Amino acid sequence: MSPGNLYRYFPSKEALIAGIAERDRAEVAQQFARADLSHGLFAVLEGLAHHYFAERQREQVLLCTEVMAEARRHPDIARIFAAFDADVRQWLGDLLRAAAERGDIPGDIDRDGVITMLMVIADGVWWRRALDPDFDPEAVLPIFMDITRHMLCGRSQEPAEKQTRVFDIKESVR
Amino acid sequence: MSPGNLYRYFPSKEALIAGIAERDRAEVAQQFARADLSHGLFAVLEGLAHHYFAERQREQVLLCTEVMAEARRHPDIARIFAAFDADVRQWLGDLLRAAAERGDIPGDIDRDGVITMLMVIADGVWWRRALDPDFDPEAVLPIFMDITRHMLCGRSQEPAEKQTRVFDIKESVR
DNA sequence: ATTAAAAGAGCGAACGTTCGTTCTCTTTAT
DNA sequence: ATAAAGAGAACGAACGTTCGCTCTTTTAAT
Repeated sequence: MSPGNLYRYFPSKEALIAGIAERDRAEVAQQFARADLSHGLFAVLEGLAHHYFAERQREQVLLCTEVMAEARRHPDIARIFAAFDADVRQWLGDLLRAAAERGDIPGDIDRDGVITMLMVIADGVWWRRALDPDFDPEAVLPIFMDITRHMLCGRSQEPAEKQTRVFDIKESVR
Repeated sequence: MSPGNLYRYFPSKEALIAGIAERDRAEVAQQFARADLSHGLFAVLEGLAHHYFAERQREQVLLCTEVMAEARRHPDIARIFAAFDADVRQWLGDLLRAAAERGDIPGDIDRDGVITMLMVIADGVWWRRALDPDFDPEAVLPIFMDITRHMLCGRSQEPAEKQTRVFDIKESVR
């Protein structure tokens, strides 16, 4: 497809990117909608992680990073991105709530915090895939799942904040 | 400083970016060199995390993402970035090895895996800071430290890979 | 100490290239 | 034969880069 010919389908580059984002959003939405908790929350999370870390083609990852980079410059694209983000956050929230009802995870965890961290890790993996062709996403998957399990039902959740802060942070590095 | 005037100091935009990367690398190198393990590994890690997640100005984060985005296009810049990355990996490796000798963490953990995950998370946090002005890096710090502690001396390291893979991954999502 | 000359630093206009976009012409399918 | 789809040349804006000018600071000479 020649660059010029794209404009038969999209009025502008921005609209094209919006289209890509919209298509991706629909796909992700479907994937969340299809999520089947009958094998447990972690089966679902592992499936999602495997899909986005490993199955997605590098080409798609590059495309996504392109969009992210573009979002830095054009507020309109940033808005699309933010909306996508909010949706994923919502869907993850629903998923965790459903899993809590099933008893897969405790109901009193810091859901927002965990979701933020999951999304941070997802972003990080995508950028690493984009920048380092040798990066092996499969290799981090076990660690990712271990971390996820720990965040969601490990028992060292609450003490984390009060732990070993007996010194000034600056002290140890600066 | 006018755009044109920059060329009195750098022969090209690429060289300018290389300069920024080099300056940053030197700074990070110093910070690792200054690391004082006498308060324990986690004090050092928390200090580093706090510095890069929260103290660094947003402007710097934007600059860095700019470089990352540029690296996607120009192989020369990508090389600089990769070298930087390899250095950080090296320094983190040294740090963890030293900490293991002190007995802060076990010596038999998957150091490379943990380091990769730490860097993935750092990337993710930076991108989130860049794209979402409302993102609060301080909020994820406790979770980050909890995860880090878990990865480095939590005892659920090895079973992670063999755990609950009693079904086909696809099954639960597709 | 005062002034003249020189060097350095900064700005903004000008140039060439790249990139987003349009337009025209060709190809393909029905 | 007609209409949809694609390629690629052509235009304009934006960006990387260069250049000339001004202003400040330093150096040298009287």
